[in-house]
Amino acid sequence: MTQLCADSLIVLDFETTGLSPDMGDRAIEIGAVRLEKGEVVERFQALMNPGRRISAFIENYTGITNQMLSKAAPCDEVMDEFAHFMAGSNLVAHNASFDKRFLDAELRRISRPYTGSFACSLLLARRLYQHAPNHKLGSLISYKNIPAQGDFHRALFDSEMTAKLWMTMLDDIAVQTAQKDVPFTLIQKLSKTPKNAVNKLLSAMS
DNA sequence: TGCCAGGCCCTCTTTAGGGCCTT
Repeated sequence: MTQLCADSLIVLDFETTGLSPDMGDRAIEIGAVRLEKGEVVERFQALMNPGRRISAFIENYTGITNQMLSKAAPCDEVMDEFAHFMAGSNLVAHNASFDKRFLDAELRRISRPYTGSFACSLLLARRLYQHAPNHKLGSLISYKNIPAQGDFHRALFDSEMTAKLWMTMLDDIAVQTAQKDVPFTLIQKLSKTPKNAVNKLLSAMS
């Protein structure tokens, strides 16, 4: 098992043709940032051509058009490049189970395994911010008053916003536990802790 | 032709059902 490291990780986001790679859906854009000690030190963004037209719903939802994708490199080429970018890193995404399914599916197509572990900002936010109106990415950004200028539902912007939310949550945990550095193992444990036991766990850490 | 997801989590639960979140 890879040891998650709070000092360096990749925050990523996919835009896709739909919800399920098992039903034939493909990635159409990937955005990612590399975080080191709380700072974005590297970015990755690429459209990718899934080899077929996308629906009007996805065009409207993402702002990514069939014309844009017609000029993009094929998925295999982009994902090979991204595999190099993320090699050996641990990963964070908002609703990670969704992005993990697409990452697994796209990397499987090009026979590129990865070794990092996934963490989920949605699961953590549900525990830390139980009074938020909801736990959609955009709502949490507003709830925490995080500055945001750009287009949600584009991969790089969403990954940047997820990274800011992630660091905000780490700061909040650090304050509650009086720890300067929050171990990733604690974040994993928090993400699996029943909501009504979260405060007790944080108090025990302080 | 029409339909198709999946993991997490709560509750009117666990031999289940439904809402939330992602595109």
